[in-house]
Amino acid sequence: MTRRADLTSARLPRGFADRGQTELAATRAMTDKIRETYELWGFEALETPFFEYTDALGKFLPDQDRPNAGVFSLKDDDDQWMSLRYDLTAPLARHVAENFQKLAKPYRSYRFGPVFRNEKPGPGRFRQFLQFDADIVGAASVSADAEMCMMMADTLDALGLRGKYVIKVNNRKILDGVMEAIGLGGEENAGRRLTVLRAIDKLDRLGAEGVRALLGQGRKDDSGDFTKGAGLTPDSIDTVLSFLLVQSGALTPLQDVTNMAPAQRSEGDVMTFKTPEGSPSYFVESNQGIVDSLRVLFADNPTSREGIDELAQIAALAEASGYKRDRVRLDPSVVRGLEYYTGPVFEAELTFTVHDDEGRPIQFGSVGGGGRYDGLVGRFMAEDVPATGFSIGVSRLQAALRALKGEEEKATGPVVVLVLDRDHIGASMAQAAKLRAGGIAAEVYLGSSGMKAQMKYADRRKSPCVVIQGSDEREKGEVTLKDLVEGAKAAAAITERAEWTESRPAQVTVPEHRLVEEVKAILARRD
RNA sequence: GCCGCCAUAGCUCAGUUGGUUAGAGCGCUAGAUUGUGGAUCUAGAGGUCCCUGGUUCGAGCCCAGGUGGUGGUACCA
Repeated sequence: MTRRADLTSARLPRGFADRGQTELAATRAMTDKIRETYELWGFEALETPFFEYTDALGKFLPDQDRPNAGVFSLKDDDDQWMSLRYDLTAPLARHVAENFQKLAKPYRSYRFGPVFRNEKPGPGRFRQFLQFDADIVGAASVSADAEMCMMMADTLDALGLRGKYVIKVNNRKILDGVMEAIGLGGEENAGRRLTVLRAIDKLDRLGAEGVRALLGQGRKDDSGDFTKGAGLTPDSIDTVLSFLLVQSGALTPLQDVTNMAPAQRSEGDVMTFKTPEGSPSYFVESNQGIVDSLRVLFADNPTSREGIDELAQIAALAEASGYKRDRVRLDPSVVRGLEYYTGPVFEAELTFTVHDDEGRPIQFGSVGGGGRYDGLVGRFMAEDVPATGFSIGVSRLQAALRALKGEEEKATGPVVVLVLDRDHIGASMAQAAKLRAGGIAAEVYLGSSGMKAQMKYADRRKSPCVVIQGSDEREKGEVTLKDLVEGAKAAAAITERAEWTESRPAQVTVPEHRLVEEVKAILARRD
């Protein structure tokens, strides 16, 4: 024995988790359904390694001071930086560029696996987690984007979430145009545009007034921390907010907005556009209505107009295929992937609320998203390669499903063959072998404890049934089978010890040659 | 990264103004029960009171730093 002081502490690195039988089974059930859906849509499998050269991953170039900021990186023995992948899109771009000649384009592929992020873990947030992506590379048309949205909807339907999610769709070009219109165009304003996008991304959490503060001077949060704002003028803020609020119903009716020129507004006026109590808000209730109002508000700018047209096409294609607004919904407040998306962006949001152990509501929110990234493959090749795709956060979605459906029943364990007489363990092993030959999961008890402990063991293994053969049975060429599930039910009613020991509920003694079929009969009661 | 809160048995938690061998419930192991999961009763095992240093005659308790967790915030491909 190692001296106590010298023991190594058995501990998992922060932000990583072991996953047991129950969780793995749930993951498998989920990923089977996702894979099935993707394949129905004609996507083929691809696997790439966990490691890539750091420069291939894109954003995080090797930085001498902080090579591990955000990603896990290490130097190969030839001094090249390698990193653990932080998503599945960058490796796909690399694969496509590297094998461009061989692939049939448009290339429809999917991939599944763990990705790694070196950042602060939180509840439900790990440094290793699972993603399941699908992408179409080499199709520039918005019909590809529309397909991605519809397939995402199909996938969530297949997982039993129909009516409990919505795929929100937006187009980055509209916002780009809006920002051009308020004087944030051009390379020199890239930083401020990013600040605006970040502010917009917080609409859910902070509400319109929080976003207004972040678009203006800045905002002080509850912990006293100050976040510097984008420094927009009140007019510009109104313009941006009016864009975001198109979908929320806050801007109805349409005429009220269009009757007031932007120059007439003063700070705070956006909120005064709210619908008066009970007045109609017909146009936000449909995707077409959102397109219409976007056209009225923002079509002056050519970039915005292009984005609106694309958005309209996606909505029309989805609609024509039977995906109504309850599944695929236009929503100008979705930004996502601040840096690299170039056109349509989408986000799968769960719309239900569950409560945690302490009864507090949890909003799961986004469980996946994606969009068009026409620039990503182009980093590796002279020619531009259009691409669109999305990613499902499997770990997060699984947590949501668990919260929704409750803990999955632990899968049934094997039949346990008890060993009452260690000298005859060979007979026990032969019985287990027969069961396996009959297609029944079975194991021989290999510990050193007595019968009572063996029963307890079988119970914990969630064994459906135990095989008992002591000297009594052996002499008669018999085995006793105990149905543990029925037995537990019978036991619940018993309070007297004597009754407990004598009734021996839910067990039968049968000739040994009938072992397999009798066990099958017990198992059949489960199904 | 920044701000706050927390850390005692496998789990959930008590622990007095700083005072001798640190407790409970649940769980675990075993026995009562000659061959049966549950219930009941009995016994047992299980602790670096997160770590390091400081104050004190004396620290689970007070102080400082660290680590871990947690809540908010920032970042998020």
